[in-house]
Amino acid sequence: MAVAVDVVVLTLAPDGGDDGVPPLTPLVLAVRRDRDPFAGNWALPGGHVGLGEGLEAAVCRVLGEAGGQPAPGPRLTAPRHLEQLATFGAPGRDPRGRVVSVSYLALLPAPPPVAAGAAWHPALDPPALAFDHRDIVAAAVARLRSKLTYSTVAYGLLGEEFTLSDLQAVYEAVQARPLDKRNFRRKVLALGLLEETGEQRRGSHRPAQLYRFPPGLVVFDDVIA
Amino acid sequence: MAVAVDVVVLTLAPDGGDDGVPPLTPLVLAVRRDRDPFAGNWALPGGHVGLGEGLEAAVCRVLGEAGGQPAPGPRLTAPRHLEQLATFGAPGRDPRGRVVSVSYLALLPAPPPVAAGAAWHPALDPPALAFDHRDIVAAAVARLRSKLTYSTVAYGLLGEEFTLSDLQAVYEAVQARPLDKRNFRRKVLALGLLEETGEQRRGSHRPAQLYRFPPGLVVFDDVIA
DNA sequence: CCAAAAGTGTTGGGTCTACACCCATGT
DNA sequence: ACATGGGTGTAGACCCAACACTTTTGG
Repeated sequence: MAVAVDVVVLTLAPDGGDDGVPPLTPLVLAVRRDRDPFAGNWALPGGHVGLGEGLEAAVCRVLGEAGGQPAPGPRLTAPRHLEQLATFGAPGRDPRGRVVSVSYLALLPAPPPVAAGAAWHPALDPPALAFDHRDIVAAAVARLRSKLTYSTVAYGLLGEEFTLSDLQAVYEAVQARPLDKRNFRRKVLALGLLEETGEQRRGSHRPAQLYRFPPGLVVFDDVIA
Repeated sequence: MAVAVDVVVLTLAPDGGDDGVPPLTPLVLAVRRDRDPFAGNWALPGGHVGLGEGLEAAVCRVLGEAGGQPAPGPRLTAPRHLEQLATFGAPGRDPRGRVVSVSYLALLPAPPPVAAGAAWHPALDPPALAFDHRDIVAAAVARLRSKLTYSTVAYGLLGEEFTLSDLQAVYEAVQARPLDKRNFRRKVLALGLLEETGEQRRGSHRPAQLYRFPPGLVVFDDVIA
């Protein structure tokens, strides 16, 4: 029986959106299948797990295969957050034979370049996907949404340093609803999880205080093994 | 590569505790291993998944193997709640070779009789368990605790009909802390998820109104497939 | 009449939401 | 000067925790 991993890589469209998508749209990475079944269709990056290979090691390998030319910015192979989602193992989910797929959620602060045949798609309204991958994406988005409210996963969608407006934008993008600025700030600062860097970000407006999650801060993780 | 399922079956010790454990202690089912590795040790009920067998089907089969003589009351093979927990797949977690194990949480309203070699143990302070099964039990208890607060999983630990005191006792047992009766009642009734049966339970005290979860009510389920 | 569990309200403190204006900078 | 995003306080509604006594039944 084959064991595979499938990875839902989520990120947010950058401000300087060269693509057709508006800034801060949640994006999911998909690769074009070059083999049957579903040849020509989009699918989540994934692959079989090697005999001596750990599940997360397989995820990293798969991410490496989907990555593009090295570039400044976030690397696909080093997601800022990685967690196990669920395992899909219905007989018949892969027409070739029995494959049990362990799915993972990976978060990046911005979409890095990807390999030929891979592309970013709107995660909330993805194109048709092979196998049961549409369900897996839906599970990933649901998980991200719910974890935003009780954990620090947002960390995975931000760079090391960020302004409170950046953080709020992440929440608004994932939850797809506007939030009140004053209430948002009061609440997140009251949690006491953020640390001022002392630096400011400047632009053609009043400078903004930069914050970071203190080093060593761990997202509430479900069990991964 | 082998795929297995391991099941954390949780229930609560009955009032007429013939065992040494106090009533309403959370219990977990374990079976004694008769083969190496870990021969003689306690382990979670589990087993390999057949080639054409669905994951949940494998869980049911495993539960059947751990069940005892048919008796009135809950049947191990028909848990009131079943959900996927997480997948444990570190190379080396089974000394015999690579086994990826999909773990499940099953809930029962009371401990049914179990097969020879199987027994109920305190779930919050379990005995030594084979493989990484102690971690799996810990994950199950954590999941149950957190889901109690935002879902109707408690359903899985109750019979069809129950009093508000029964329900409160389940919460107190799982969370291991006392709750205020008036606040508890107000809150659960305000949710509007309970339905009066119209019947009452009688004892040597004032009769208590019986409630049920309306048929068709579904626990908020994570993805299972 | 006694024991046992069922049932029932109020109050104070904290938390959430809704809401509008001034500030610091770059151009 | 003006445009842009950064930053700030308050008032009402709501929610939560703490708290003790009366009721109904069986024995």
